[in-house]
Amino acid sequence: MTPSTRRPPHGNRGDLFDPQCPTRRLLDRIGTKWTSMAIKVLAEASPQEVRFAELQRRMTGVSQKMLSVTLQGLTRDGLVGRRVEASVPPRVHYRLTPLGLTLEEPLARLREWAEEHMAEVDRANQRSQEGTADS
Amino acid sequence: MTPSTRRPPHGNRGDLFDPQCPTRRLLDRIGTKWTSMAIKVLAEASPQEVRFAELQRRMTGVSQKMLSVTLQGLTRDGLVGRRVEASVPPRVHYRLTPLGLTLEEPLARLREWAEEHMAEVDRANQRSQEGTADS
DNA sequence: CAGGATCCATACCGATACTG
DNA sequence: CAGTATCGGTATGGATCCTG
Repeated sequence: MTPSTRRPPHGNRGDLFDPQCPTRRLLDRIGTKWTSMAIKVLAEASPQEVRFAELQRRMTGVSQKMLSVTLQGLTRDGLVGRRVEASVPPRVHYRLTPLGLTLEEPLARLREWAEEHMAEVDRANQRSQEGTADS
Repeated sequence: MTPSTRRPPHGNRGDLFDPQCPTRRLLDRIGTKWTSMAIKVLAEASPQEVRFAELQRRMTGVSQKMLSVTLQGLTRDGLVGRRVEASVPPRVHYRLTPLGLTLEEPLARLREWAEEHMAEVDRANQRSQEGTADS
C-alpha cells in the first residue's frame, strides 16, 4: 500500500491500492488458514529443522494435504527451506529461511495484539449480538 | 474459515493452537480482502471521521456491498465506530476506535515488511517457476 | 514417510437490483 | 446517500484414496 511517509489527501489511485498492492498480496498469503501457524512453529524450532510429520503434530488439526500445500507455498515464496533426505522412507526437513525469519517478527507483533485484545473483540461481538436479539 | 468442526482429541502445544486461537481468528478477519485496507484508510484519517462514500473512493475497487460488509464486521468487532447523521439523505461517519488504532500499529509493521520484502518473494516465485519443467 | 490426485462443501467476493 | 438482498463464479480448505 502507500508508504507510511506519504499521506495523499485522497484519490491516490494507481500506486499501491491496486491489486498488486504488496500488503494485500502478503495478507492473501498469511491469511490462508495454516500459513501463519506454520511460520510460528518453524520459528519456534529455528534454527532447528522440523520434519513433515512432526510439523503436522505440532499444527493441531491440519490435514496432510493442507500442510503440504501450505509448505509448498511457503517454499515457493522463499520463506521456507526444504531439505530432502534421500533415504527409504524419505525424510523431508523444513526450516525458515532468513527471509522467513524476518517475517516472523511482524507476525509476532500481530500475535501479541491478538492475545492481548481478542477478548475485547469478543466482548464487542457479544454486545452486538445482544443488540440484534430482539423480540 | 475458523475450523469449528475439528476438535483434536488430545491436548495441544500451547493455547494458541486450538481452533479458538486468537491469532488465527484475527487473521481470519484481517485476511479478508478489504479489512486491512479499511483500517489503513481510517487510520490515516484518524481522528477525523470518514463517510461511507469517501471511504469507497479511497479504497479503490471496493464495491458497495463489500465495503458495507467489511465495515459491519469491523463495527461488530469494536474496531470501528459508526455515527449516523439523522438527516435526509443520511450520512454515516466511520472512524477507528481506540482499539482499532492499537491494531493499526502491528498492521503497519506488516505493511512495512510487505513493502520491503515482497519483491524478494516475487523473485523466489519466479525462480520456482523456472525450476518447474512443466508439460 | 511424505505427498500427489480427486471430489466436494463452504466461504468469499463481485455484480446487480432494490429500499428509506 | 447508504445501505440490504440475492445470485452465482471462484478459490479455499477438508476428506479420502493412492503412490514412490
